[in-house]
Amino acid sequence: MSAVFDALAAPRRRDILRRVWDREASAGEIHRSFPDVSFGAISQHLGVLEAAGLVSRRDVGRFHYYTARRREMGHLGKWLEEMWDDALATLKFHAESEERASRRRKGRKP
Amino acid sequence: MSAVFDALAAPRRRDILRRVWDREASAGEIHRSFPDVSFGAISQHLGVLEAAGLVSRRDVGRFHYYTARRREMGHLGKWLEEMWDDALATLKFHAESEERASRRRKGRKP
DNA sequence: ACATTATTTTAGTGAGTACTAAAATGACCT
DNA sequence: AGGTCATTTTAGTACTCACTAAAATAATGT
Repeated sequence: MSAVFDALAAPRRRDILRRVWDREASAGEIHRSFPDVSFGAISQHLGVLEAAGLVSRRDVGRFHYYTARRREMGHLGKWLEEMWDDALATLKFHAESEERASRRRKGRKP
Repeated sequence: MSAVFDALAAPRRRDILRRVWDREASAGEIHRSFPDVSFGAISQHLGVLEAAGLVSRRDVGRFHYYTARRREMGHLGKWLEEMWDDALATLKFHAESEERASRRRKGRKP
């Protein structure tokens, strides 16, 4: 019940959840997306996410493919998407205003 | 940004948030709802919730009234309500089935 | 059977945090 | 000013948990 909150509490797990949001990926592929953390840690995080019901697993041979269970998340999923979109928009805004500032710097007369 | 997740990570803070979900309450009143925890802890939790933007504060004299900022929570608010309703439904179900079991126990012949 | 690849599990460590008790702040009253 | 009431803040402690490194499990290939 509160396993979902616990699962979402760790930033790294939210990053992983986002990584498998619209395409499934094997544990190894996911690990390659986070080169700064060990494979073991990724596997543990995936276990927590799965136990919380936030991702599902599909085994093919020795590969374990994970994907977000968006359907069953309902409002939670919407909220996460909202946050991620907002974060992107914020980044975009900062990048653009930085670009504008850069153009101003280049364009000014000395 | 992830302050919201951090705030929601602690079960006690979720309980407090729920306590001020549809009626505001002073820090003292809230504390009285959780007799097993110190006043200081409650105050700290309220600070975290407020910093995360999940509750707002209205000061009247020496009283600080807190209330959930449901409007600005959007999907997050919906999800929380969903969870709480589900939890209630589950409790209700268990209570009822326990009552049924109790009736069965009373009704059986020895 | 053995080696290789993909993943999980275990044991141990360091950092973050929920908590308590006590001190500090702030508002009201006489 | 001094005194109480409501709340916040501080200092210290115990516990949880994200992480690493290494060992264990599992599936495939030779």
